[in-house]
Amino acid sequence: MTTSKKADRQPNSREQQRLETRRSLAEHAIRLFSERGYDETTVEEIAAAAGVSARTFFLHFSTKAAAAFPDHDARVHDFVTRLNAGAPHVNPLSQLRSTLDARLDGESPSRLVRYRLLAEVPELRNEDARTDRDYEKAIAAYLILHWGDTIEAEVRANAIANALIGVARATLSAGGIYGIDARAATAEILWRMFGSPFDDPLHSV
Amino acid sequence: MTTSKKADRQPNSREQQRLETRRSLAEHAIRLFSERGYDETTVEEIAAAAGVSARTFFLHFSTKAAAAFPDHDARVHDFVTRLNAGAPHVNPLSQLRSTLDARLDGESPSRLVRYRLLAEVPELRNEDARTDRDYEKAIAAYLILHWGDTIEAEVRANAIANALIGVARATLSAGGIYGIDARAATAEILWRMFGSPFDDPLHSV
DNA sequence: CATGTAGGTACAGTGGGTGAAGTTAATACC
DNA sequence: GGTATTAACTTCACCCACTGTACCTACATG
Repeated sequence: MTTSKKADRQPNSREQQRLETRRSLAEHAIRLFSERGYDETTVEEIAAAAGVSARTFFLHFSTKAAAAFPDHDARVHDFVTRLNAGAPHVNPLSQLRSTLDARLDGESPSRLVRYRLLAEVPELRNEDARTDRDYEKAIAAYLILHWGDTIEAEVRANAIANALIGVARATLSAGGIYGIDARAATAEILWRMFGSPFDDPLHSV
Repeated sequence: MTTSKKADRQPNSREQQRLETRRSLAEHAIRLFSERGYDETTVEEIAAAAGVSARTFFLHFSTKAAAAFPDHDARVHDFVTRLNAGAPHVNPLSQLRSTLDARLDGESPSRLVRYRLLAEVPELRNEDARTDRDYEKAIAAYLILHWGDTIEAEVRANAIANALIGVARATLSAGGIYGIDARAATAEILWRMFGSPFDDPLHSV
């Protein structure tokens, strides 16, 4: 077992080997979570399926739940990048809207399977609230950057960020369960909430 | 240690003794979390401080984090009761609004300390997303009850519930950190979002 | 080819959480 | 009042997520 997966000796760089191990761990983790349930799957089993030791699992993912979202960090980073790539003087909420729309448009069917898993396994939903909170922090930071770092702006930015992510989570989850178009549902619900009254939130109080 | 806290033999009913143990566990848990931090406090220490065994802790709270919110279940139940106590034909969103307003009005300063702890200890925030999800479920169920059990209503109800709780969480957390009036901030942000466009959400699409 | 180092392993430990069997004392019932 | 029941708690043994540490080994690179 120790050398089985290293037998396919290619001119792979070490980094590629590492990525392959990580990919394999995530793949088997998601498969096992789906097949037998989250609680019924141990990290030991995931690691064994991927042909590595249990300790190695935690060199790639900080928690058992994190293996279900292997590209989370990259996606958050990508989201932040797009958020800040807007034209300099565009309304921050408009920029936020178009970035979120683009993100929801790009959701592949294969990812919807992930959201279905998320919706159906409460352990995963509970344990990986961290996932959402990263987006909330990113959105709040973006808004504060544009609105100024006052207490009032901070409260408002956090409130909006939490509400946005809450709606997105609910509709993506529904997308996973019912196969409905998450983008359309989210867009409709979301932007009716965050319409005109919030275009200039700090001066219309 | 085994009989120390049973020495004060009163004509207490067993139930009162049980409640006293629970209260003591929660009190020491919150104190220890505040004093030395969440991760630096073990369940064993909490139990020892309350004069009971570690196993007993889990007869009262299902997780370590749950001890920080000892009255959570009662509060959710109370919330649901008030929600459904409205006049029969009142607009569900109006009822929701007044119930939430009342809840936020009733937040005592001592509870704000709790929210401060919540805001400052990410482990607690992450680990007890369950707290929020109970409210989300309650609100969504209430809206579905009034709107009908269609997929569309369900998606919409969940989205609104998540957004509401997101805003409430953000502002309560700000209330804990900055001591600002959570009710005022939440009310202002929240009800501008959920204003007129949502008064008749199922027929104005 | 020598050497540093990245990726992995083995091992031992901590701590949250559970199941099961036993103890004690309050209570219910006669 | 005496006996049976049972609720609250304890002890013990266990599982599993997660961590620290020391070690190994093969790739990389000068």
